[in-house]
Order: sequence, then C-alpha cells, then structure tokens
Amino acid sequence: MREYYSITELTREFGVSTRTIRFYEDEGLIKPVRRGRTRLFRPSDRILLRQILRGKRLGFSIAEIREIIEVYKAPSGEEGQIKLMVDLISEKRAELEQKRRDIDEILQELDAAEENCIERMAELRISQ
Amino acid sequence: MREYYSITELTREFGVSTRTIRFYEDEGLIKPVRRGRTRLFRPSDRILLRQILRGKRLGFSIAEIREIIEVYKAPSGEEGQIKLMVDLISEKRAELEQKRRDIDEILQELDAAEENCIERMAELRISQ
DNA sequence: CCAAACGTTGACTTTTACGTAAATCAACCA
DNA sequence: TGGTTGATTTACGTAAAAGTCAACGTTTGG
Repeated sequence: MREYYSITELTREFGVSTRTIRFYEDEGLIKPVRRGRTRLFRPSDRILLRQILRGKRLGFSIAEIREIIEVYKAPSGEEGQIKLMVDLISEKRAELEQKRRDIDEILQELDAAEENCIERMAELRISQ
Repeated sequence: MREYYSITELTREFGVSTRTIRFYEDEGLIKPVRRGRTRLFRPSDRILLRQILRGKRLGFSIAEIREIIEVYKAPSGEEGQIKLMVDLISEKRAELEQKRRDIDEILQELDAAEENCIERMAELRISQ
C-alpha cells in the first residue's frame, strides 16, 4: 500500500485523462493533498476515483455520484438528518435494482440474438 | 393491442417529451409511419422506445443503443458479417456483466452505510 | 546546463442529448 | 366562424462532462 500516487499513475491505472481527474477535484469529489502545487493522491483518493468511475459506468451523473459517495461517509447530524440519509439509500437501492432488471432483460435478448446468428450461419453452410 | 399510438400518448406512457421522441426518430432509432405529416407509432415503435429508454437508464449513449438494437434484428449478410455480429454481442455482454458487478458492489456498500445509520440512531437514543 | 518528462492553471471548444420558442397547420366543437 | 387542442418544422439555446491548447514551472538524468 503506497502512501502517494501521482496524477499520471492514476490516469494509467484507470484509463482516464488528467483533465478528468482534475475535473473531479473541481467538483469536490476528490481532495488530494499538495506538495507545492503538485497533487498527491492517497490510497483513499484512489478508492474514491474507483467509486466515481464505477458510478459513471452505470450512467450516474456527477451529482448522483456525489450523493452516493456522501452516504458512504460516517453518518453525522441529528436523527432527522440520518433518517433522510436512510431514505436516500432506499432510493438509490431502488434505482440500482431497476438497472439490474434492465441488464437482465438486455442479456436475455442478446442470448436470443446470438442464437439467431448461429442458426443463420448453420443455414448458410447447408445451402452451399 | 392498439394499432397506432400518438406521440403524446407515448410521452405520457414513458414520461419523456415529444422532443425526445422526435430526436430518437432523427437518430434513426424509431421509424413511425405517417398520416399526412402526423406520426403514427405502431406497437413495434413502442417496443423500440422501451428498449431505448432501458439503454438510457444504464448509461448507454445513442450510438451504443443503436448497436444493441441492430443486433436484435434478424441476422443478414454473409458469414463474415454474422461472425462480427456475434463478436459484438459478446462485447455488449461483457459490458453488461461489468455493470452488474458494479451494481452489486454499490449495493453492498449501501447496505453497510445503512447499518451505520441505524447504529448511529441507536446511539443517539441511548445518549439521551 | 539543458532537454525531456511531468506537473500546474486558465480559457476556450466540443459532443451529446435534448429544451425551448416561433410560426404554421388540421381537426373538431360550439 | 372562431377558438381550443394537438400536431408539425425549423432553429437557436443549454447543461454536463470532459477535450484541447497555451503558457508556464520543477526536477532529473546525461
């Protein structure tokens, strides 16, 4: 477990540009420390970046990713606040479950499409 | 099973704007028939719209959704073409499986976050 | 000592996926 | 006959998420 990562190390590891990482910092999603002006990314920043990109792959916007990352943090505030947090968690869970249903439907349709392709290829061979 | 749907019927059913539906037509994803200038959407257009919006929820771009919809169609062309199609299907399947892993990870983290909230709420009650 | 590699900020540009507004048309209803 | 409703095209606008470019600062190896 390294103490610090440079920005280009992270771009290589995650396949994103420096611009992208700086953009996420501007958005307040990552807060690397600095040596002079140079950014130093800690393991925790690396984990955050993973979480951000995971959210991106699922089509979440930056604002939505921010919300998700917020709920990971230790709960603070009074009971009302925490209850709102629990509601938000339920909401996100519902969205994710919808996405999973969508995925399963598409996968089924892809299976059917593949079968059709294989059938069609068999036909082509016979008719020759 | 109705023969035709109007554009506003579809906007109500799917919760999108007319602009959105016309945009998908411009992109060649839907091809409603016409009576005069007015669009008439058949059941098959309705299904296409469902598939488009499902792709959107998963963060696929219009171009990617177009690809997915293309593979649903009956396979045509010679063997080489169909093999490329099968490869594309495998590619999409891999992407979807990645998305599913992402979802499962986030769901686990949300579970943990919820537990923390519940714990914290219990603490708040005791300390009062 | 100086070029190459790596880093910085700042500003402008681009792509995607629509939103919005204006002007027009057709059908229907009172 | 005129107003309401729902449809059309055309065109410009916009928000999000970066891409791209310029101009500049460090550090490191030959």
